[in-house]
Amino acid sequence: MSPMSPSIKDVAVHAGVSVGTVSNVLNHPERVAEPTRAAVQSAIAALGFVRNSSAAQLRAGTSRSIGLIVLDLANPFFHDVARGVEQVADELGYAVVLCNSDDQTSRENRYLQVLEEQRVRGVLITPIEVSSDRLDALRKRGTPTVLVDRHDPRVNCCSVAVDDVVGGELAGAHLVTQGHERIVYFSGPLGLSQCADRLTGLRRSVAAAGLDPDAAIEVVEIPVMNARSTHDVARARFEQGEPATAAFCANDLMALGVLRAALSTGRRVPGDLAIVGYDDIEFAADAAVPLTSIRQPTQQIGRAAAQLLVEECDNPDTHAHQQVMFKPELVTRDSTQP
Amino acid sequence: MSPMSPSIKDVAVHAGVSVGTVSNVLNHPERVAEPTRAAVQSAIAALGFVRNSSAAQLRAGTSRSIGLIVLDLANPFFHDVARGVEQVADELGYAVVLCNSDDQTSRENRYLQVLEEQRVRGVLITPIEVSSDRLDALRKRGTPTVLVDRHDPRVNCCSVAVDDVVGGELAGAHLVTQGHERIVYFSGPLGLSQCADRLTGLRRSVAAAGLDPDAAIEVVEIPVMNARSTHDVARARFEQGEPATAAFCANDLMALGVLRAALSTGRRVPGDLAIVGYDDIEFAADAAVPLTSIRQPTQQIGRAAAQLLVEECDNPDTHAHQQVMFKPELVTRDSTQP
DNA sequence: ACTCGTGAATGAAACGTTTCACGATCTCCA
DNA sequence: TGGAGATCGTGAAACGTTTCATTCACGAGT
Repeated sequence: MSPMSPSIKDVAVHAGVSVGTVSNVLNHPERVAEPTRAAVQSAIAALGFVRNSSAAQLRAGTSRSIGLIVLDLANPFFHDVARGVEQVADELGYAVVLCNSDDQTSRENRYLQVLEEQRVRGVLITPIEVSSDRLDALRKRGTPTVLVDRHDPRVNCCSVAVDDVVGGELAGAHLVTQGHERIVYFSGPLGLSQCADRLTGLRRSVAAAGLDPDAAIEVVEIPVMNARSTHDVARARFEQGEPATAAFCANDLMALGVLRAALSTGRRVPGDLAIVGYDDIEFAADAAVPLTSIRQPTQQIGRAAAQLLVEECDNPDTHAHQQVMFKPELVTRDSTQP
Repeated sequence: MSPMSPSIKDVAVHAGVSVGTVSNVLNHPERVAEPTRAAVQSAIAALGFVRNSSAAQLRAGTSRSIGLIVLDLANPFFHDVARGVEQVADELGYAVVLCNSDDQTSRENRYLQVLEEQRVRGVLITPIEVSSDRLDALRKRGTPTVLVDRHDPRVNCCSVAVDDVVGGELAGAHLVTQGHERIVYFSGPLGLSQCADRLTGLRRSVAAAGLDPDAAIEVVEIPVMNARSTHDVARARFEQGEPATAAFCANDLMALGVLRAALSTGRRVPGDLAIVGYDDIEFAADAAVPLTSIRQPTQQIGRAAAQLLVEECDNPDTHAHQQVMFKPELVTRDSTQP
């Protein structure tokens, strides 16, 4: 049924040349004379030859592909990051292997294993835990690694992130300015520096306004940062009566969950509850109440990360690790209109 | 810097066994005696050995991975399909290579090329054009192919889709029941059988209600099926004055675009314009006006497609192509409340 | 004591490329 | 006429596995 696909050798016989020549046509066309090249090309077409990349890579010893492991492809934020990565990789002649860890360590580990076995040149990752033995091991084996939307406290690799303290401050200052004195922060796991940093920023701006952060801010930690989980937690709170007049959410999916919970428990937004999200995904503008959000330069994060990685792959010796940090930006919409 | 990673041979030397034994430890542990196995394992750990999958695959001649090419990862619909595919592939021991063609033929072709070079066992694809030379060539070379969310009129491969005529009918019947007599259909390219079929269903239900489809339905064809393009087209129409009282959209992203355009030109939804979307993505329920939509069993589509593909991969000789067709379902929300 | 069987490990061949040192052939000019 | 370059092509080695026929060791059965 599937007749073993033709090899370079079959092409060589068919074209009446040696295998080396066929290989040259494939990889260094300028080294072979026009008529020969044409003969080989037509043999390739006639036989329907397709290069076996396993063999090529085995012999060459190195591939031109990089791995990208994101936390949650369902979140448009990561989708945009991936797009940025692909753009740059494309320009620089690298292929991207896209992996979705879905916030599960087992999946993350499996993908890391696969990428190592494939001998990718480097890995871009938004890891579940910043410092993992597996990542260290990977780096030790000489595979360049760049953290995406994360930061390594022990600066031993490149990273690209956004200043989350500033993000938290922007959100907090905005809410405080509107007179809110009780703010609930729907956070992801506080073990994530992102979530912790946003809280730091939030507290800072609250304090700057002369309020006591401990009294003004309540933190609700939600393990899975998606709409459904957040909706469920928020709804339970709202049914008991919510003391806060404003909610700050660690991402827009969570904000959508909070919004749905608020509306379905009869609250008006922003009248009864103002909401600020994070990421400014495309859907934020189309939500039931268009969401105020903290915008991150999403595609740029991906682009910068890919550039750093490729730089390190191409100059492993002279490379010095860098920590790129972008600034977030406040986008106001109805969900916080006074 | 990157010290050539250790091979199976290094492990063999370190453990004092032959390479064949190391390979057996890796692939058929039951064939090797306990003490030897332990020795090899510790050598592997000591050296940080990672199998080179290129070499393995080259020798073995076949991989256990399948390719999945989707049209638009930014659309949650495809994301859910991918999730279904991954679930099944996982269960059956296959790895999935996820590719996003982004509706560009050049990208689709590039990915097909890569997948062929990697000698994947099979390909799941939502192609840009159902009948393409490339796909035919792929199949001719013996690579099983399954169409996802598409249908092959010349039944020469498996496919999984949803009955789009019924979907169109559901939408049309719902709108007609509510008294609408002028419906604008924001369609994707009518070359897509999906878009054409939905129109067929829409016309059928309108006709069934005693109206003249040609008079009642206006078709607006939009080349790129996303929110932004649709918004722009819809807005231009609305600013001229929209004769229709109801809009049916070929997917929810488009519906969100129409919704935004309607609201921003001062229309009330559903008062001035009722809207029906398609796919029932998660965001549809959270939209400015929660969207009535046609739900498709998204994950199931992915699951079914993966099952068909694996079945064909495992039994290429006895396999008979199948066309699986699911039924869609109407979900009513505020955007069409009378 | 001899063979037989069994379980365990070996070692070489093969997979399809790329690479590279080496020929072969031609061109040009002293 | 001869030799130096160019220009093209060749063929074998090597990449790191898996596979499989073979060897080895050892105890059981006669």
